[in-house]
Amino acid sequence: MRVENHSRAHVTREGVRKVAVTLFAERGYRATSMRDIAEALGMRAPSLYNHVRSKEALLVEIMYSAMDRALADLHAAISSTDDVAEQLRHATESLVLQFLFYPREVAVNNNEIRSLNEPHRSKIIAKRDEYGQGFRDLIERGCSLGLFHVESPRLASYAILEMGNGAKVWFRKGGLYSEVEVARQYSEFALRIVGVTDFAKCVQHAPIEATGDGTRG
Amino acid sequence: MRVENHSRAHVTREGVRKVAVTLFAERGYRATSMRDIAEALGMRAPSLYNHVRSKEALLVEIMYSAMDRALADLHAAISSTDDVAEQLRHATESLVLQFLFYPREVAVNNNEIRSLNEPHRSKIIAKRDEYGQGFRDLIERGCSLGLFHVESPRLASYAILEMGNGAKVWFRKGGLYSEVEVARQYSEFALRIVGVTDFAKCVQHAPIEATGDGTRG
DNA sequence: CCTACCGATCGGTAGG
DNA sequence: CCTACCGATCGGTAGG
Repeated sequence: MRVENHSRAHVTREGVRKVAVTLFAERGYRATSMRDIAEALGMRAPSLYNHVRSKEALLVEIMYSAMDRALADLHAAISSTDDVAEQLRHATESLVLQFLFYPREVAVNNNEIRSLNEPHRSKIIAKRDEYGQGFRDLIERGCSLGLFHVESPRLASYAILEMGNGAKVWFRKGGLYSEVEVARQYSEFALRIVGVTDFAKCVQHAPIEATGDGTRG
Repeated sequence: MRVENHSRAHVTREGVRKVAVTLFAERGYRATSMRDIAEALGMRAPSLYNHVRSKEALLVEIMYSAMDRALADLHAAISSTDDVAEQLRHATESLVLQFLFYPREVAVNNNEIRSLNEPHRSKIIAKRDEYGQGFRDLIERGCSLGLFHVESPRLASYAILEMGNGAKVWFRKGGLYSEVEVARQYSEFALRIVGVTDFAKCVQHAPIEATGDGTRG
């Protein structure tokens, strides 16, 4: 990464973080040196320490803020309705949109937990577990209401959580589908995984074109 | 990682690779030094070079062999039947079992592609793309036969591919489900994602206990 | 299989 | 914001 246009006064704590998350995501935390970050900002490595305390502090800040945003968005999605199927739909859309709108932050959070030292490592893991538990609770409630049908809600929750990563790998800005459309399709997959299908379509069991929109709930 | 029992004569090329894949998976390639690998084998770093050419050669060997095994297993799974739904089921089981039986090899393949130099990097990416294309071809065929119902086969294939990673994150040896049982449940998820559902169950639309086995095809 | 050692690079500090 | 520099660690080699 190279930032072309920067005058010295414009380098801020947030600017350093932005460059850092990009390089951490592209090359990995260990493979990114403070000199790399400085170079991308057009300065020398020691100058970075006017903005950040340490390399690890940069990583910690990136991971906490991304995780807290994901959790807040998830809780907002679940609170938006009382229908458990709609809650799962909104939760999955929120999940996928984290991947699509903040791919670098999510990549760092997924790959660099092992680069953290305690106590941050445990705290980030706790937040990640809380995120997953939100999905598991939804699925268990849907099952107990007789609306969802899965053998193991826990297993289904992990399937849905990891499925979101596929969206990131696949997504290309300006491609066939927008972020919101991809999120919608993945939320349809999530509902299918827990056994919620379009009843009418299931009964008639008619072929539907792969390129059509007949799969929408 | 520490290997407790090793006499010098027992250290082989394969022994070095086995230790390396474990440490690469646990800590990452960059965070693992040749001294770490040597220590786990009870020797000094320079002695490793009697068994391997370089650190990167170790990584390359690990990634090629894991990728080739996954591809061979996938093709065997697809060749085992002519029914496209059964092909997808077997392919997904094969995918999940890679994660469950070779979690370290899969982790290294997923995380360390960026640690490779050319031309190996491009070759591994080509193999990974071939693997994904196998799933996409299956789904496209199922759709054109009117058996599968998805808006975008490509998007569905990525959802299924990434879903497999959830199995690895979740799976604990000796837990509630065996590897084969987890693979079976994930293959059921894959069929649901592409719109293949148990017709009778869908019609009656009856609640089914989450802990039951009513979701089996 | 070992010790001794190479040049390169790392995160970070001193001092201005 | 910079230059100069620190001790630590890296992959790998020499030589036995």
